[in-house]
Amino acid sequence: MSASPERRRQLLDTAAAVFAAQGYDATTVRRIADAAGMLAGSLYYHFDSKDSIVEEILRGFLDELAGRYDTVLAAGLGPRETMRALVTESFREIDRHGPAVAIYQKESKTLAARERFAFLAASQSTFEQTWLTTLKDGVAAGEFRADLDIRLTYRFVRDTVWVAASWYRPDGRHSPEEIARQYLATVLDGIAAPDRSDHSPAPQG
Amino acid sequence: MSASPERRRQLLDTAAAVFAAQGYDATTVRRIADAAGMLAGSLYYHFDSKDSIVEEILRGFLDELAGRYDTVLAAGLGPRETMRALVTESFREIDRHGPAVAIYQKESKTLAARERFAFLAASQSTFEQTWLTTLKDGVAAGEFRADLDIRLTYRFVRDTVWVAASWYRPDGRHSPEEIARQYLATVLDGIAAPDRSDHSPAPQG
Amino acid sequence: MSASPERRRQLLDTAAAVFAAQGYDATTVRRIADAAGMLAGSLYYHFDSKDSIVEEILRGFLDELAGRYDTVLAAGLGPRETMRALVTESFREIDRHGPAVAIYQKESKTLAARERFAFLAASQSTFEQTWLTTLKDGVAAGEFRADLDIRLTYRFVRDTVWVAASWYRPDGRHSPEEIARQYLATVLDGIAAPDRSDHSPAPQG
Amino acid sequence: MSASPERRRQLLDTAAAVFAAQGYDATTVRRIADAAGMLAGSLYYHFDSKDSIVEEILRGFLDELAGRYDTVLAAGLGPRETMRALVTESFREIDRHGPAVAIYQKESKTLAARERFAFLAASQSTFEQTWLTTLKDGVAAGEFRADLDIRLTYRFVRDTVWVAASWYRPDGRHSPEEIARQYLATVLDGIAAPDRSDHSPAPQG
DNA sequence: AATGAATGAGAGTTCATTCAT
DNA sequence: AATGAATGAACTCTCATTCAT
Repeated sequence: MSASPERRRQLLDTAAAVFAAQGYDATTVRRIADAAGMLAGSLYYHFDSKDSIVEEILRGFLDELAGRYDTVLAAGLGPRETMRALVTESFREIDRHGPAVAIYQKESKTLAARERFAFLAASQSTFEQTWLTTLKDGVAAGEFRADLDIRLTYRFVRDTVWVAASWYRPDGRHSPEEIARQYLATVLDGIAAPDRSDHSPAPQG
Repeated sequence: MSASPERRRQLLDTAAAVFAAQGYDATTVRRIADAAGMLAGSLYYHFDSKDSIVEEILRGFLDELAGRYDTVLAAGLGPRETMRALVTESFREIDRHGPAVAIYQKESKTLAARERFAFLAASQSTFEQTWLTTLKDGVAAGEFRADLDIRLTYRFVRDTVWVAASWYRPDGRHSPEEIARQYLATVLDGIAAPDRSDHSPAPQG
Repeated sequence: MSASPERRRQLLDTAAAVFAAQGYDATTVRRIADAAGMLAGSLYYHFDSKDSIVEEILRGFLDELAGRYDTVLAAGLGPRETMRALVTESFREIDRHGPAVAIYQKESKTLAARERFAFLAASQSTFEQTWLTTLKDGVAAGEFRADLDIRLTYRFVRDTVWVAASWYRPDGRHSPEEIARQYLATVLDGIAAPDRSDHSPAPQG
Repeated sequence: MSASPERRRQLLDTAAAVFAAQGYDATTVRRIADAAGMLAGSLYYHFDSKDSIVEEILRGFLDELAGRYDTVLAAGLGPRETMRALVTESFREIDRHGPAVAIYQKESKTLAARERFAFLAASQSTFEQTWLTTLKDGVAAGEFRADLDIRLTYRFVRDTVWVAASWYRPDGRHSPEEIARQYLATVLDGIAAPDRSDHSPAPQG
C-alpha cells in the first residue's frame, strides 16, 4: 500500500502518542488523522484498520524489547547483574518508546483477549520466564533473599517498571539510567535505612 | 422489597466489575444491564448516565480510602509503622473494592481531564501529600535511607500498590495482609540477600 | 377508571398548561406528572395515554366552542352583528381555555393527520362553514365590501383570532371583550384614518 | 462536483420542508435523511446536530428578512407606504422561504427559551421596533387612526402575516403581491363596506 | 497520496407505557 | 390512588470504514 516507510513510521508515532494520551478505545481515527494533518479516510491508505495500527505499534515495541532482553541474557551475567541490565533496558525502552509502553501497560490485558492480539500474551509469557528464571537463579545463588515469593516479586518488579511509562517524560530531570539506578537501589536494598537492629517486629531469628 | 440503596449498590458492584474487566470506554451500558439482568434503558431509572455510574463507584472508593488513611495518620505512629499501616490499608481496599481500584488505576488519568471528574485530581493530591510527608519524616527520623529521591519513591510505592488491583483475586492464595507483608519486606529491606561484603559486615551475627 | 371527575379536570388543566408552554411533542408525560405532583406512571390511572389527554383537552374546547357558535347563529343576527358575536365568543374562549386554544392553534394541523384526531378536521370544516357563510351573507347584504376574497378573509380572521391565544394572559390589562372590540374595529373599519381622499394609489374609479 | 455550499443548501431546504410539515420535535433526523436520500448518520457529515440544522434555517431566514426590512426603512417612505412595503416584503419572504417562516412561526417561542436560540428573541425585538415605530409614526402623521392600541395592532399584523406561511403555497392562485394587496386592503380600510350613515356622509361622490 | 461524501452498525439516552404492590 | 421498577422501541449522534475521484 504505502510507498514510504518513513511516512508510515511518522504516522505510527503520531498514533502512539494519541493512543497513550487518551486510551485506545477513547481515541478516534479522526483524532489521529487530525494530529497527522490529514482526514480520517486518508489513514486507510496507509493502514488496514485502527486495530492494525495498534498492532503494529505494539509489535514494534515488543520485538525490540525482546531483542534487548535476549542480548542481556546472552551476556551470561550473574542474576543480580542480569536484573540490573534488564531493568536498565526496560527504562531505556520507555525512554525511546514511551507511548508504546504506556499503551502496552494500559491496554494489553484487554486487547490480549482478542485473537488478533494473542501475540501479547505470548510475549508476556516469554518476559515472565525471563524474570522468573533470573529471580530463581538469584535465590539459588544466594544473591536474593531465600524467602522471596518469586511470582509476587516478579509482579512487583514488572509493574513498577512499566507503570513508569505513564509518568516518564523523555525531557525530564532523570535519564533512564538514573531512574534505573534509583529503582534498583530501592528494589535490591530497600528503602529502609541500613539495619541498626532495632526494628519493631523482632527480626525473626 | 429491596430498598433503593441496596439495589443501587448491587448495580454499582455489577457495573464496577464490568468496567474493571473491559475498560470504561469499551464497556457498553447494554453490557452492564445484561450483567444486571435488565435492559439498558432500565439502568437510567437508577442512574443519570454512564458517567454518573463510574463517578459514584470512584467516589465511594476514594471516600472510604481517605477515611482509612485519616485513621492511620490520626494514630500518630512513627514513619515506618505509618507506612506499614498505609500499605496494609491499601491492599485491604483492593481486597474489598478491587474493581473500583482497578478502574481508578486504569482510567483516572484520562477521566480526570474532564470537569466532572476533577475530584480525582484532588484526591490524588491529598494521597500524594500523605505519602510524601510520611517518606520525608522517615528520612528525617533516620528510618529511611537519607539518599532517597522522595518523589520517585512515592511513585514506585503508589504504582506498585495500586497496580496489584489488576491481578489480585479476593479468593486467591494470599490475604491482603500477607501481600502487604511481602510487599513491605521488598520495599523496606530490598530483595537482595543481606550482603556481607558491601556494607555492614554481616548483619546481626 | 378514575373516581373523581374533579381530579380529572385538574389534571387536564395542568396538562393543557404544560402542552401549551412546551408543545405537545416536546412535553413528556413525566413533566405533566411533575406539575401535578405525582409520578409519571400514576397518570395512567386516570388516562389511557398521552394522546388521550390531548384528545380530551381538545374535544372539550371544541365542543364548548361549537355550542357557543351555535347559540350565536341561532340568534339570527345580521352578518355584521353575527361576526361581532363570533369574534367576541372566540376571545372569551381564549380567556377561559387559553392553553387549549393555544394547543389547538399550534398542533392541530399535525395532529389532524392521524386517524385518532380526525375530529379536528371535522370541527375545522364546521367552523369554516360558519365563517364563510357569515362573510358571504355580509357581502350579499352590502354590509361587507363587495370585492372581498372570502376565503382569504376567512383565513385572516381565523388566524388572528386564534393566534392571540399564544400571547393572551387572563390577568392582563385587556378583557376579552375589550380585545374583541379593538380587533373588530381593526378588521371592520381598518387601521387607516377615515378617508380624506388623498391616498397615494388613486382609488380606482 | 456539486460544491459543498450547494449540497448544504439542498439539505437545508429538504430539512426545512420536513420540519415545517411535521414540527421540529416530531421530525426525526432519519426522516430528513430519507427525504434527502441518505442515511441518518450521513447528515452529520454536513451538520453538527439537528439543532444546528434548524438554527441555520432560521438564521438564514431572519438575516435575509432583516436585510429586506432595512432596505424598506432606508427608502424613507411615509408610514402608510412603509407599512405597505413591509407587508409586501413579508409575503415575498413567505413565498421564497415558506417552510422557514412556518418553522419560525410555530417553534420560535419554544426554541427561544434555549441559549442556543437566543438570537430568535433578539430578531423579534428588532422587528417589533420596526413595526411599532412605523405604526406610531403613522398615527402621529394622521395616516392611521388616532385611537389605535399600537401594541395590540402590532400583534395582529405580525401574526396574520406570519401565520399565512402555514397555508400559503408558492404555486397557488395568489402571488405574494396579490395576497399582500388583499391583506393591506383589509387591514388598512377594513372589511366593512363604506358606510353611509355612520361617519362621513358618502365618501367621495 | 489524499479528499469528500457516504455507509451501517451500534452507542448512550429518552420516554410512553405497564404492572405488581 | 399512587409508587417503584422495569420494558422496549425509538431517537440523536458517533465512528470505523469504504470508495469514487
